[in-house]
Amino acid sequence: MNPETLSALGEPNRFRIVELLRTGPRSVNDIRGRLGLRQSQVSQHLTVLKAVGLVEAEPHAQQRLYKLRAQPVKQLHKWIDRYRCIWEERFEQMDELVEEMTRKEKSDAAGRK
Amino acid sequence: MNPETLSALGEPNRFRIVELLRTGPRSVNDIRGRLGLRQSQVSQHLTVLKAVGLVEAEPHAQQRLYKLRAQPVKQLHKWIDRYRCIWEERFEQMDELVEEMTRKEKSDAAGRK
DNA sequence: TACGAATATTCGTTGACACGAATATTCGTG
DNA sequence: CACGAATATTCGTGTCAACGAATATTCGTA
Repeated sequence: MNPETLSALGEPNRFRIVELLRTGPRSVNDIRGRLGLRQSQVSQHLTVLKAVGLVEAEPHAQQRLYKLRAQPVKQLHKWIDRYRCIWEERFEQMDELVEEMTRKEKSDAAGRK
Repeated sequence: MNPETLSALGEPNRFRIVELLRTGPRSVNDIRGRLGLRQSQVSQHLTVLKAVGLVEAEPHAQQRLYKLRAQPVKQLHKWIDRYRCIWEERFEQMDELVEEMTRKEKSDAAGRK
Protein backbone atom coordinates (compact mmCIF):
# COMPACT_ATOMS: atom_id res chain seq x y z
CA MET A 1 0.00 0.00 0.00
CA ASN A 2 1.09 3.54 -0.69
CA PRO A 3 0.03 6.53 1.38
CA GLU A 4 -0.84 8.38 -1.84
CA THR A 5 -4.06 6.47 -2.21
CA LEU A 6 -4.99 7.22 1.39
CA SER A 7 -4.03 10.85 0.96
CA ALA A 8 -6.29 11.11 -2.07
CA LEU A 9 -9.16 9.60 -0.10
CA GLY A 10 -8.40 11.88 2.84
CA GLU A 11 -9.74 14.93 1.05
CA PRO A 12 -13.42 15.21 2.07
CA ASN A 13 -14.84 16.03 -1.36
CA ARG A 14 -12.79 13.31 -3.05
CA PHE A 15 -14.04 10.92 -0.41
CA ARG A 16 -17.61 11.87 -1.26
CA ILE A 17 -16.91 11.36 -4.96
CA VAL A 18 -15.52 7.91 -4.32
CA GLU A 19 -18.48 7.05 -2.13
CA LEU A 20 -20.78 8.14 -4.92
CA LEU A 21 -18.87 6.16 -7.54
CA ARG A 22 -19.28 3.07 -5.39
CA THR A 23 -22.91 3.00 -6.48
CA GLY A 24 -21.95 3.07 -10.14
CA PRO A 25 -20.25 5.11 -12.87
CA ARG A 26 -21.14 8.77 -13.14
CA SER A 27 -20.49 11.66 -15.48
CA VAL A 28 -18.76 14.81 -14.27
CA ASN A 29 -21.93 16.83 -14.46
CA ASP A 30 -23.84 14.15 -12.58
CA ILE A 31 -21.29 14.26 -9.76
CA ARG A 32 -21.35 18.02 -9.76
CA GLY A 33 -25.10 18.12 -9.33
CA ARG A 34 -25.31 15.43 -6.67
CA LEU A 35 -22.50 16.80 -4.51
CA GLY A 36 -23.09 20.50 -5.11
CA LEU A 37 -19.57 21.25 -6.29
CA ARG A 38 -18.23 23.49 -9.03
CA GLN A 39 -17.42 21.85 -12.31
CA SER A 40 -13.72 22.65 -12.10
CA GLN A 41 -13.54 21.19 -8.63
CA VAL A 42 -15.04 17.91 -9.76
CA SER A 43 -12.67 17.70 -12.71
CA GLN A 44 -9.68 18.57 -10.55
CA HIS A 45 -10.54 15.98 -7.94
CA LEU A 46 -11.18 13.37 -10.58
CA THR A 47 -7.79 14.16 -12.07
CA VAL A 48 -6.17 13.48 -8.71
CA LEU A 49 -8.14 10.29 -8.24
CA LYS A 50 -7.16 9.18 -11.73
CA ALA A 51 -3.50 10.01 -11.07
CA VAL A 52 -3.38 7.65 -8.11
CA GLY A 53 -5.27 5.04 -10.09
CA LEU A 54 -8.46 5.06 -8.03
CA VAL A 55 -10.69 5.88 -10.98
CA GLU A 56 -10.69 5.67 -14.74
CA ALA A 57 -12.66 7.49 -17.40
CA GLU A 58 -14.58 6.18 -20.35
CA PRO A 59 -15.42 8.77 -23.01
CA HIS A 60 -18.93 8.92 -24.43
CA ALA A 61 -19.22 11.81 -26.83
CA GLN A 62 -18.48 14.93 -24.79
CA GLN A 63 -19.16 13.12 -21.56
CA ARG A 64 -16.70 11.05 -19.54
CA LEU A 65 -18.04 8.27 -17.39
CA TYR A 66 -15.88 7.86 -14.31
CA LYS A 67 -15.79 4.65 -12.38
CA LEU A 68 -13.77 3.08 -9.62
CA ARG A 69 -10.92 0.76 -10.49
CA ALA A 70 -10.81 -2.61 -8.81
CA GLN A 71 -7.10 -2.91 -8.20
CA PRO A 72 -6.45 -0.11 -5.68
CA VAL A 73 -9.60 -0.94 -3.76
CA LYS A 74 -8.47 -4.53 -3.62
CA GLN A 75 -5.01 -3.46 -2.49
CA LEU A 76 -6.47 -1.29 0.23
CA HIS A 77 -8.49 -4.22 1.44
CA LYS A 78 -5.46 -6.47 1.46
CA TRP A 79 -3.45 -3.88 3.36
CA ILE A 80 -6.00 -3.29 6.08
CA ASP A 81 -6.43 -7.02 6.36
CA ARG A 82 -2.89 -7.27 7.70
CA TYR A 83 -4.17 -5.41 10.75
CA ARG A 84 -6.46 -8.23 11.77
CA CYS A 85 -4.26 -8.82 14.81
CA ILE A 86 -5.16 -5.29 15.90
CA TRP A 87 -8.88 -5.12 15.37
CA GLU A 88 -9.33 -8.59 16.79
CA GLU A 89 -8.10 -7.06 20.00
CA ARG A 90 -5.02 -9.00 20.86
CA PHE A 91 -3.13 -7.24 23.56
CA GLU A 92 -0.63 -9.98 24.33
CA GLN A 93 2.17 -8.06 22.69
CA MET A 94 1.40 -5.05 24.84
CA ASP A 95 1.20 -7.15 27.96
CA GLU A 96 4.48 -8.83 27.10
CA LEU A 97 6.20 -5.53 26.61
CA VAL A 98 4.82 -4.12 29.81
CA GLU A 99 5.97 -7.19 31.67
CA GLU A 100 9.39 -6.90 30.17
CA MET A 101 9.67 -3.30 31.21
CA THR A 102 8.51 -4.08 34.71
CA ARG A 103 11.12 -6.85 35.01
CA LYS A 104 13.77 -4.48 33.76
CA GLU A 105 12.77 -1.83 36.24
CA LYS A 106 12.92 -4.34 39.09
CA SER A 107 16.32 -5.69 38.07
CA ASP A 108 17.56 -2.12 37.66
CA ALA A 109 16.31 -1.28 41.11
CA ALA A 110 17.85 -4.47 42.52
CA GLY A 111 21.15 -3.81 40.80
CA ARG A 112 21.26 -0.32 42.13
CA LYS A 113 20.74 -1.28 45.77
CA MET B 1 -15.94 6.19 7.98
CA ASN B 2 -14.54 9.69 8.17
CA PRO B 3 -11.93 11.07 5.80
CA GLU B 4 -9.96 12.35 8.78
CA THR B 5 -8.62 8.92 9.53
CA LEU B 6 -7.58 8.47 5.92
CA SER B 7 -6.05 11.92 5.84
CA ALA B 8 -3.97 11.10 8.90
CA LEU B 9 -2.78 7.89 7.26
CA GLY B 10 -2.07 9.76 4.04
CA GLU B 11 0.97 11.48 5.49
CA PRO B 12 3.97 9.26 4.60
CA ASN B 13 5.72 9.42 7.97
CA ARG B 14 2.51 8.82 9.88
CA PHE B 15 1.86 5.89 7.61
CA ARG B 16 5.26 4.48 8.51
CA ILE B 17 4.57 4.99 12.20
CA VAL B 18 1.29 3.12 11.93
CA GLU B 19 2.96 0.34 9.98
CA LEU B 20 5.54 0.07 12.71
CA LEU B 21 2.94 0.05 15.46
CA ARG B 22 1.22 -2.83 13.74
CA THR B 23 4.04 -5.04 14.98
CA GLY B 24 3.50 -3.93 18.56
CA PRO B 25 3.58 -0.95 20.92
CA ARG B 26 6.59 1.35 20.80
CA SER B 27 7.99 4.25 22.74
CA VAL B 28 8.58 7.61 21.08
CA ASN B 29 12.33 7.18 21.16
CA ASP B 30 12.03 3.71 19.69
CA ILE B 31 10.00 5.03 16.77
CA ARG B 32 12.42 7.90 16.33
CA GLY B 33 15.37 5.55 16.06
CA ARG B 34 13.73 3.04 13.75
CA LEU B 35 12.31 5.59 11.32
CA GLY B 36 15.11 8.13 11.51
CA LEU B 37 12.91 11.06 12.40
CA ARG B 38 13.39 13.96 14.80
CA GLN B 39 11.88 13.62 18.21
CA SER B 40 9.51 16.53 17.75
CA GLN B 41 8.30 15.10 14.48
CA VAL B 42 7.45 11.78 16.07
CA SER B 43 5.60 13.47 18.92
CA GLN B 44 3.73 15.75 16.54
CA HIS B 45 2.65 12.90 14.29
CA LEU B 46 1.63 10.83 17.28
CA THR B 47 -0.44 13.75 18.50
CA VAL B 48 -2.28 13.82 15.19
CA LEU B 49 -2.77 10.07 15.21
CA LYS B 50 -4.09 10.27 18.75
CA ALA B 51 -6.42 13.14 17.83
CA VAL B 52 -8.14 11.03 15.19
CA GLY B 53 -8.21 8.08 17.54
CA LEU B 54 -5.83 5.84 15.66
CA VAL B 55 -3.42 5.40 18.57
CA GLU B 56 -3.39 5.72 22.33
CA ALA B 57 -0.60 6.21 24.82
CA GLU B 58 0.20 4.33 27.97
CA PRO B 59 2.59 6.12 30.34
CA HIS B 60 5.48 4.21 31.85
CA ALA B 61 7.63 6.56 33.91
CA GLN B 62 8.91 9.18 31.49
CA GLN B 63 8.15 6.96 28.52
CA ARG B 64 4.87 6.65 26.65
CA LEU B 65 4.06 3.43 24.94
CA TYR B 66 1.99 4.08 21.84
CA LYS B 67 -0.19 1.43 20.32
CA LEU B 68 -2.88 1.17 17.68
CA ARG B 69 -6.52 1.28 18.72
CA ALA B 70 -8.78 -1.45 17.49
CA GLN B 71 -11.88 0.59 16.73
CA PRO B 72 -10.73 2.82 13.86
CA VAL B 73 -8.89 -0.04 12.20
CA LYS B 74 -12.02 -2.11 12.46
CA GLN B 75 -14.08 0.73 11.04
CA LEU B 76 -11.71 1.13 8.15
CA HIS B 77 -12.04 -2.55 7.40
CA LYS B 78 -15.80 -2.37 7.54
CA TRP B 79 -15.84 0.63 5.24
CA ILE B 80 -13.61 -0.84 2.57
CA ASP B 81 -15.62 -4.04 2.78
CA ARG B 82 -18.60 -2.17 1.34
CA TYR B 83 -16.57 -1.91 -1.86
CA ARG B 84 -16.62 -5.66 -2.43
CA CYS B 85 -18.84 -5.09 -5.45
CA ILE B 86 -15.98 -3.08 -6.94
CA TRP B 87 -12.98 -5.25 -6.31
CA GLU B 88 -14.89 -8.35 -7.27
CA GLU B 89 -15.03 -6.79 -10.71
CA ARG B 90 -18.67 -6.42 -11.47
CA PHE B 91 -19.12 -4.24 -14.48
CA GLU B 92 -22.81 -4.88 -15.02
CA GLN B 93 -23.71 -1.40 -13.79
CA MET B 94 -21.33 0.13 -16.26
CA ASP B 95 -22.60 -2.00 -19.09
CA GLU B 96 -26.17 -1.12 -18.23
CA LEU B 97 -25.42 2.56 -18.20
CA VAL B 98 -23.59 2.39 -21.49
CA GLU B 99 -26.48 0.52 -23.05
CA GLU B 100 -28.91 3.07 -21.76
CA MET B 101 -26.90 5.88 -23.24
CA THR B 102 -26.62 4.13 -26.55
CA ARG B 103 -30.38 3.60 -26.64
CA LYS B 104 -30.93 7.25 -25.84
CA GLU B 105 -28.57 8.33 -28.59
CA LYS B 106 -30.39 6.18 -31.13
CA SER B 107 -33.84 7.39 -30.10
CA ASP B 108 -32.55 10.95 -30.22
CA ALA B 109 -31.23 10.40 -33.69
CA ALA B 110 -34.48 8.75 -34.75
CA GLY B 111 -36.60 11.52 -33.28
CA ARG B 112 -34.59 14.11 -35.06
CA LYS B 113 -35.03 12.67 -38.57
C1' DT C 1 -16.83 24.90 -40.45
C1' DA C 2 -19.23 27.41 -36.75
C1' DC C 3 -21.56 26.50 -32.69
C1' DG C 4 -22.90 24.68 -28.17
C1' DA C 5 -22.44 21.15 -24.59
C1' DA C 6 -19.36 18.70 -21.54
C1' DT C 7 -15.11 18.56 -19.57
C1' DA C 8 -10.19 19.88 -18.78
C1' DT C 9 -6.66 23.08 -17.58
C1' DT C 10 -4.48 27.31 -16.09
C1' DC C 11 -3.71 30.86 -12.75
C1' DG C 12 -3.66 33.60 -8.53
C1' DT C 13 -4.95 33.46 -3.81
C1' DT C 14 -5.39 31.63 0.59
C1' DG C 15 -5.24 28.43 4.35
C1' DA C 16 -3.28 24.30 6.22
C1' DC C 17 0.47 21.56 7.50
C1' DA C 18 5.16 19.35 7.81
C1' DC C 19 9.43 20.54 9.44
C1' DG C 20 13.34 22.06 12.67
C1' DA C 21 14.91 24.63 16.57
C1' DA C 22 14.02 25.91 20.88
C1' DT C 23 11.61 25.62 25.04
C1' DA C 24 8.40 23.49 28.37
C1' DT C 25 6.66 19.57 30.86
C1' DT C 26 6.65 15.08 33.20
C1' DC C 27 8.71 11.92 36.21
C1' DG C 28 12.04 9.05 38.64
C1' DT C 29 16.23 9.42 41.34
C1' DG C 30 19.93 11.03 44.20
C1' DC D 1 14.49 19.91 45.51
C1' DA D 2 17.87 19.74 41.76
C1' DC D 3 18.98 17.11 37.95
C1' DG D 4 18.62 14.34 33.80
C1' DA D 5 15.90 11.46 30.69
C1' DA D 6 11.81 11.12 27.85
C1' DT D 7 8.33 13.44 25.72
C1' DA D 8 5.29 17.45 24.57
C1' DT D 9 4.50 21.99 22.87
C1' DT D 10 5.41 26.41 20.78
C1' DC D 11 6.89 29.19 17.07
C1' DG D 12 8.53 30.75 12.56
C1' DT D 13 9.20 29.27 7.86
C1' DG D 14 8.40 27.26 3.55
C1' DT D 15 5.66 24.35 0.69
C1' DC D 16 1.63 22.43 -1.15
C1' DA D 17 -3.02 21.89 -2.26
C1' DA D 18 -8.06 23.33 -2.53
C1' DC D 19 -10.74 26.72 -4.35
C1' DG D 20 -13.06 30.00 -7.86
C1' DA D 21 -12.80 32.42 -12.11
C1' DA D 22 -11.49 32.31 -16.50
C1' DT D 23 -9.99 30.06 -20.49
C1' DA D 24 -8.95 26.01 -23.40
C1' DT D 25 -10.18 21.63 -25.33
C1' DT D 26 -13.08 17.86 -27.13
C1' DC D 27 -16.79 16.30 -29.81
C1' DG D 28 -21.29 15.96 -32.01
C1' DT D 29 -24.37 18.52 -34.94
C1' DA D 30 -26.46 21.86 -37.97
